[in-house]
Amino acid sequence: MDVQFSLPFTYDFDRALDRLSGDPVIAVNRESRSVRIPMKEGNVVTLLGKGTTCSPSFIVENAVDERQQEEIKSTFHFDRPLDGISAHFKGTDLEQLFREHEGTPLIKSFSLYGELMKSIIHQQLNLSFANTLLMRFVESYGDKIDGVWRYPSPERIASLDVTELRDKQFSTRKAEYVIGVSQAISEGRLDLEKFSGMEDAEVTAELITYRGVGPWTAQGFLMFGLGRPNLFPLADIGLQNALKRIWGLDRKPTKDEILAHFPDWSPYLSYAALYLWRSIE
DNA sequence: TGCCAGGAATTGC
DNA sequence: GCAATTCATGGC
Repeated sequence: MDVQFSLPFTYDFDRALDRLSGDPVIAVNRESRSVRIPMKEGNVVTLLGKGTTCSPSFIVENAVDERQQEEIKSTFHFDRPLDGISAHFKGTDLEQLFREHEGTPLIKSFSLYGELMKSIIHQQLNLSFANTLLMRFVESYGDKIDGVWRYPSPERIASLDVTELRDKQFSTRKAEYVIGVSQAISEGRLDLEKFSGMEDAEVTAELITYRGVGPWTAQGFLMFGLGRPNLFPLADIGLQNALKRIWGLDRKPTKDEILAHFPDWSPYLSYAALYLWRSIE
């Protein structure tokens, strides 16, 4: 079933696609302004952008039911306006940043497990190499259905030996992290789905008990996996560099210098982080 | 070539 | 408890 709808607020779909294009796993087509989304139920939904930033409209193709359509709307931030968030930053030091990236949504990843694996794989690696490793991970153990890659099952990764991932240029530690977390999920000790009903702090507290998952990874999971609006990974080198540039410093800002701005930016820290990342990409 | 990268675990005091 | 160190590998 296909459905067409429009949004009553500013939404820049081209910028959304821009960011999605940075993820090698996601099937973005810039020419047709579309993205193909592998759904948990096995089908692939196509989302097409039709309108303009000021008058955005979309077509959702091939959703199996209304619930899937609603999930797409939630995933792509169609269910809540961006204007109020942008307005919140008027008068702050990030006002100009929010003007430059007006209408850029915080899009949730299509798979909670995939987001966690991606986050671990990206730890402490330059984006270029991290994306190479990520794509190698997906192409080796995931499935390509209707031309769209989907992340492997936790069970598949849980069964791997460290040496297999080492052969694909994972470090020993990174291989241990990825396999260990996958084992926890496949054995039922770790349930990612239940986190959607929990507070940020509770989710973080539980996630960081797993080896290889620290604060940065937990915060990324909350932000991009669950779409939570108020996280800012202090440990992130990219954010530190972005703030260094915006604030005109000759060094990276300290943790306390960043923390001092949290009262101004809350409760939308995630959007500040997202736009700061965009500013250096 | 050496430092760095959208960190985390481990060690040392 | 907190900081310094180690881990690993490609990118630039």
